[in-house]
Amino acid sequence: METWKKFDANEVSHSVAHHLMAIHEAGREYGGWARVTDIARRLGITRGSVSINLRNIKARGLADEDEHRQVKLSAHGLKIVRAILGRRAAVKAFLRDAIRVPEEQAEVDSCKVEHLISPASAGKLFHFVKFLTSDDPAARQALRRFRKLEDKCAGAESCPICKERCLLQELSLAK
Amino acid sequence: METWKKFDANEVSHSVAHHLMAIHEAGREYGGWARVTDIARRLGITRGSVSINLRNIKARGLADEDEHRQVKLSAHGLKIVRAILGRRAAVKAFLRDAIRVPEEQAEVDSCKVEHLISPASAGKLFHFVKFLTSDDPAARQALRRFRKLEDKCAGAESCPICKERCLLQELSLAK
DNA sequence: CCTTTTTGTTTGACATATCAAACACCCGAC
DNA sequence: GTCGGGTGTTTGATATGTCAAACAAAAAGG
Repeated sequence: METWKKFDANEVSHSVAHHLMAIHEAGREYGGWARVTDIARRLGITRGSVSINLRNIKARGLADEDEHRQVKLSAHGLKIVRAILGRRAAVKAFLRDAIRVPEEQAEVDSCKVEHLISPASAGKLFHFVKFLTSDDPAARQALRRFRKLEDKCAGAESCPICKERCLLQELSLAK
Repeated sequence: METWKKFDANEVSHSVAHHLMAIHEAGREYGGWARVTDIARRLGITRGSVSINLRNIKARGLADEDEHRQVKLSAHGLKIVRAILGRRAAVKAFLRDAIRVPEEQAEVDSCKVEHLISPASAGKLFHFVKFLTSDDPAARQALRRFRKLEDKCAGAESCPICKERCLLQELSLAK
């Protein structure tokens, strides 16, 4: 009933998550310190926006600033970034390597979802992908079989997975 | 580089999506028509918020209103709702039935993600879950094996899936 | 019919996140 | 030194989505 409200109940918003990741990336190139300009350039937004957002981020203890206006992730901020990167990798690997969603789409989808999925789901997914793409005979066999069956699905007419009518197209808006 | 900005580039926002679904649900009980109060009650927000949001939703042609202030989904609105419900079902089924994420968590996660994942990913996922939970011998075998291996994972010490050190805990913030 | 309750809208406020543009500051070139 | 460009902040605007509270209108009850 109120499940839908949890959409915004995350430790960080999408925007904040990417600010943190931009600081992390910029920092790797410049000895752990990033400037407002670096973050803005990486995110493709204005310096003004970054300036305002950093106020919030610093106030929440996710990043610190030294006397020369250089920004650095706090321990907590770094932990968040690592968790998000891990979740994104798990989702992307599943989409791309297990169920063969095109690379580009896997990139976009995993980016949308990375900060939203729970550690529980991400963890299970992580293990599952690792297993499915390993050299375990059962995994290889199942994956091979899935690909073969899916290749045979010719839309609504006949689909060996859906048995009779394939309901796949209802998931899109393509009419 | 600008992938992260696509987070908001969806046909409908999370809020709008759930307004449409609330209209859909309320409508099923009252002959296809919903009132502001019904929607507000279902979403757990005030009538005022719903009133404002409906202005936007009606202007975008996702719902219509008759002379008695009764609200109904447009054909387009209904199509969006069906697509989202389908995607949610696919994600939830995968989380719950394939990789055994606890029911409640699967519910929350699928709700967060339902309007964000692409039709491409949802479609692949749909087929994959259907295959994996079918009575196909290869699928059953793989799933059984995965569960067995995962049961043996005792955290960081020894994990038959990760081979040496299990990196699973990095996905959480639990530390 | 008149009163009371329910219903829908409006208003003013807040929070997040973005922009453009104006400003202030610092640093380096000359 | 001083002047110009790069840098960071601030301001005013927009957009979405939420609230409480005041208000108006319609429905229900008597």
